[in-house]
Amino acid sequence: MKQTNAKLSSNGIKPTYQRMRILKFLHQNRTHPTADTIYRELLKDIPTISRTTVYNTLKKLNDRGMVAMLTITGNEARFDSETAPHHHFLCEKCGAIIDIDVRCPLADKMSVGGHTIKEIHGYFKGVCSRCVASVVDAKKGESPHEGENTTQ
Amino acid sequence: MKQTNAKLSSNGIKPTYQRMRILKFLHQNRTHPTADTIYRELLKDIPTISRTTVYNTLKKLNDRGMVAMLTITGNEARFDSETAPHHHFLCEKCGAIIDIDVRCPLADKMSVGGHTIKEIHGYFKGVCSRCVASVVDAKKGESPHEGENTTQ
DNA sequence: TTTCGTGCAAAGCATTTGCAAGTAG
DNA sequence: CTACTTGCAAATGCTTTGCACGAAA
Repeated sequence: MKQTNAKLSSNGIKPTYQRMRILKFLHQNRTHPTADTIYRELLKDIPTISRTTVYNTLKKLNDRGMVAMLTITGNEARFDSETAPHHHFLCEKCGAIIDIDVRCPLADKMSVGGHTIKEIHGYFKGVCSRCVASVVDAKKGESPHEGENTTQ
Repeated sequence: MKQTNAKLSSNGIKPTYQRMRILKFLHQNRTHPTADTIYRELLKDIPTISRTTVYNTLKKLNDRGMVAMLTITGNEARFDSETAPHHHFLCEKCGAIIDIDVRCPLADKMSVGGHTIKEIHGYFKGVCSRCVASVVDAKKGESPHEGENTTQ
């Protein structure tokens, strides 16, 4: 918990217990969880935590650039504590968001068409390797690679 | 209206008046409007049109691949009738979404990390040329390049 | 005391759904 | 007749806000 504490402090955020747990959860769960998933998971350990605190904290972390907010699914925000620039892969079958380490050459541009670039965002959409492998199972009416982490 | 009619028919969508007007609106307004913007604009001409019909139509057009749904702002879907692959630029000042014709070399990949790619999405975020030019005005407390089309 | 964080409840907003009435073939 | 479309109203789901209580400095 030391590292988490230090990260918060050095970014001007008072390291409360809830905040440390939220940031720690993101560091440990690289599945790009939603605010609600974080809330429900932490609720198991911290019975008094509220959605408000989770949303407040994520907003604050996002404002300081400590987490990225992904809006690629359209109906919910997903959070990513990896701050180094990278891209994502969204599986249209199971909903999983996977980090992709390929780097787009365009990412080095400072401007395009006269517009000043500050960030570049990109993601691929398709079928992840696990879903491709479980096509046979899926045809049997089973849910995609059950028991494994996906959208969570 | 002939072209719009034909486009709908050839995609297996019954060309009702509302649907033609919605698709036509998207062809004529390349500002990536929201569903609600489309609704409010068409309401001026078609006093009986409903949001439901706009949403239904956009969903149907999206299903057939006739329009793209952009979720880059996070709190609302924006629609684009340009079906050729291209990227976008989101201005963090005025909210405008601008088509970008640069093509990422990664767009040719069929797979990445074992995952099958079906679509590639990318956008730049920063300050558009008009907002950069109107920084002085903005400091005077004025809204970004007023009178021009932006988020609409 | 003053400021900040927490969490409950309510509100807000984009979108979806249920359903009754209308339209086309 | 039969299938599809429209649009109102209500519901849904994610997120934000108002507010009172509590903790920290």
